[in-house]
Amino acid sequence: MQDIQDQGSPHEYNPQAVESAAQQYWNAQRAFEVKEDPSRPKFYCLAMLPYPSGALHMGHVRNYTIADVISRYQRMNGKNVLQPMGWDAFGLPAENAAIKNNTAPAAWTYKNIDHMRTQLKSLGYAIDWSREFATCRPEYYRWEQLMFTRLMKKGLAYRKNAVVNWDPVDQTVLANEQVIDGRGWRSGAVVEKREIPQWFLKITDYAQELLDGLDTLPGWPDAVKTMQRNWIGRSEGLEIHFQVENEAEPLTVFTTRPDTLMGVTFVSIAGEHPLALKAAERDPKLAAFLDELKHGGISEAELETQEKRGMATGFFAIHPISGEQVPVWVANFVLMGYGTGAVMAVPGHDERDFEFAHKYQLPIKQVIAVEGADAGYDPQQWKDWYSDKTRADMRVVNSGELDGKSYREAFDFLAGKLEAEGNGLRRVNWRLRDWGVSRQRYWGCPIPVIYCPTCEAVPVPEDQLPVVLPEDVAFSGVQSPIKADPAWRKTTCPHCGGPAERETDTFDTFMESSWYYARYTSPGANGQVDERANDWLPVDQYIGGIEHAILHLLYFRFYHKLMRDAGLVKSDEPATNLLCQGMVIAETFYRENADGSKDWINPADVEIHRDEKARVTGAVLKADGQPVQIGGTEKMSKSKNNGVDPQTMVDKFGADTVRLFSMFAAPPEQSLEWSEAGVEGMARFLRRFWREVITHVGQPDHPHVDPSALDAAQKTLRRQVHETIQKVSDDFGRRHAFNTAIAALMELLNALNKFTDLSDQGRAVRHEALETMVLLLNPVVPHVSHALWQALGHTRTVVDDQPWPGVDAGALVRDSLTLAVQVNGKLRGTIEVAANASHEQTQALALAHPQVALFLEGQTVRKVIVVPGKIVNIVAG
RNA sequence: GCCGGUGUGGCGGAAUGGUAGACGCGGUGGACUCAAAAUCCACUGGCAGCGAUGUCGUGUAGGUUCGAGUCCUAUCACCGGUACCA
Repeated sequence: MQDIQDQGSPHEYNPQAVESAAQQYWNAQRAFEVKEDPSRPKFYCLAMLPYPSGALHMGHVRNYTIADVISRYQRMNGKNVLQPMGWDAFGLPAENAAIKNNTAPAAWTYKNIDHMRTQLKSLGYAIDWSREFATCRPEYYRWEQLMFTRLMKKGLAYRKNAVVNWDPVDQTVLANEQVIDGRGWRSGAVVEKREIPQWFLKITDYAQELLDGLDTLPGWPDAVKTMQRNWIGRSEGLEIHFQVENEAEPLTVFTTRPDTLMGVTFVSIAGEHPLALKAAERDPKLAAFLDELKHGGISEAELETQEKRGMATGFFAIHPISGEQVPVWVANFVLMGYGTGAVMAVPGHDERDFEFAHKYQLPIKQVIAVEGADAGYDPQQWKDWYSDKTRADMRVVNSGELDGKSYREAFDFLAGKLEAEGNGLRRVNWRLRDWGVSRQRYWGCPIPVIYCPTCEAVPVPEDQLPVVLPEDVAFSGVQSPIKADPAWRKTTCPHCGGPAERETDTFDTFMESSWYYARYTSPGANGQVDERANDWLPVDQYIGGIEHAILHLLYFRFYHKLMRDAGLVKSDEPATNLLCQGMVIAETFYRENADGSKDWINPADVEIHRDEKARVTGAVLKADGQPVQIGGTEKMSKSKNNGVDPQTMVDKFGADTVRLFSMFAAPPEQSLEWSEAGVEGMARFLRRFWREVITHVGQPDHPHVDPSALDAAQKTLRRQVHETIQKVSDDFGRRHAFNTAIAALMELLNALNKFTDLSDQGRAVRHEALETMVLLLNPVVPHVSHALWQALGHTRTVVDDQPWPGVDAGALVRDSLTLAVQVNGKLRGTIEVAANASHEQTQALALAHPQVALFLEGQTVRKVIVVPGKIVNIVAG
């Protein structure tokens, strides 16, 4: 026993020994440090950088394992692969942890990074660690400060008032996450909306390009592109001016459905609309109502689900066509930030307007109908007709000269008429709003602006950058240390030299994560990036959670275009392929206390009981043997105590087993349910594989495979080997269906296990099969492959230069095929046909099948459909 | 509310319009063992049948097709996002 152990190929698989040996070898070789190489195609594989929250969680393991499998696969296919890693180190959780633990956010963050780096390294990822950085370091953020000051000069960064959640008790701005049911999470006070000046980036200037660019990204999931399209929300419509009685200023609305203009029975405006404020001055009840609208948070989900409420302003708008007076109402569902903050209400055809009109007894008019239909008073029917404006038989009715027109005709007619009269304008409106980048927090990148009483907002001059955030601070959470520190705040105006103050807000952390991918390409560059960026960009494969489908991935695309327009990069889009992974979930368990609260119990501490049919009958706590309740399967979280610690799993089973399970248990885009029994299954597979190789290398030497000398069983096994190469290559390279690739490799091991042929050619075929398996498994379980490749007699290692195996087309040839035979679409049997059989021969064989003949008895065969290689369907009756 | 996604055995999942349930877990029976662990073998969607086999079956209700888990329409449930969580 001992002698074999010393050669590095023990009879039994020992993950700890195998993994530390492989990792030591890779480190010593600096195997994953890369540089630009014009002689080989590059492949930039990037997983979204982690937030250093404290410890690695399973979501990270999944994310980085997917990236590593793709990286190692591409590397074996001859690509020069860059796979970097860094830390998205600014953010709110560091502030919360600092308050709780009485530390500085910086110290907490750095400690977490050190811990998580060690954890990541134990998983054996093929990462170029020499490029690592943390975004909270001035060497990093100074470049985004520089970019921002240049954007200010270009007019792409500007300051305006915007609404935030204000906690009136804690006297602080709250993130949406910190508002629970309209109340501050700590104080419990009802949150208020408050306007403060903030910095914005003009992403709307790029709206059209961001929209059009989606069509140049075939490698992005359709779901993400659709969500981004809808988020950007381009709509063509008309701005229509309504004169207001006794007012000089007209009220302007934006509508995409001018064809329904004659159905307008009132106009709704936002509570912040100037006309609403003016009305409130003379109407205390309205003022009180507007005040009430200020309660609650600013999140769209909260605003859009609240009860529809409104109040008349006392103003009347004059309908631009009919000249009739329609009342102006304040409505809580109209957003000041979208369009003009005013909408024409058409309750006959719009769900929300209908609900509102019904509640406040405002008139409802039908102006859309389908030709030939007369619904009488049926708003439900009216709304259905309205919903599809391209419907061919839809016509405008009850609208004077618009009557009989289609949507398009009515739109063009009114646009022409209103434009001529000066009462309207064709306009493209965007749902997308400019990116607010100011945060009233300490732990972020300082916004490089100086406020001077005479020169106003001045960008910090380039030679004075970076504006460094002090890290060694006392942090109570009540006030930002940089706001509280007059010495930090006070400075002189770069223009006039007079006394001035620094901006104390910091950037949204999406700012750092919008360009980190570019910085990885240019370590040490004296600029945001250098010319190396164009050698590596765009990213060939980007991988991250679907929760980033809109915000991060849109800012990421936007920032790339900003860098392009600053001459820093040449491409239009930052990433050509995108893979969005699902969440990692786990079963939850709890015990209910007398007061109805729940104590959540970690799955690791629970034992499941089953009946003889394997159905779950209950669960008990291992410690006391007493029952616990089974909750749902949910995203791993601290609050439900259903998190499984990756480190514990790696220590217990080894990194390869954890990696293998993460890739096998579900396709990457779907949620993955953690199961320790499933992990044990993966360990079992690796042990069986290990034994199969070790047993084989104990056999005498074998000749080369001679395809012409193989018997039927040898041919069958060899065919399976090459079919597996084909499938795994496609699954890894194109489909990213890692789970089915692994299943195919398990099938191959099962076949190998049954293949007991010890003849010369038998051993030769087995050797080819085992070498193939080691290489095909390498991207997923690189440590095991590293060890077994050597065990199979190689002096060089897989990571050195070993290419991905190729398919021998000759090995794939089949003499005969199995076809399913259906009668009227129902399976009645299978037939074995020669691979070159004609339609007629196949049909004759199918009809001759006894079971098929039985079902055809007394019936006439009407049609026979033969799908070559697949199926025969006999239509009879 | 709005936008996007998902729904298949006891469980995770497979099936790229063509034999539903590959592969894995769990379970049942057996071998090995003093015993256990590990390992190996057989079986394992429901119902009927000794069996061959039949029949039902992919959230629900319809539709298209020779053929639908897959495409279409409607509907329900759950998940993600909703601009200050990252």
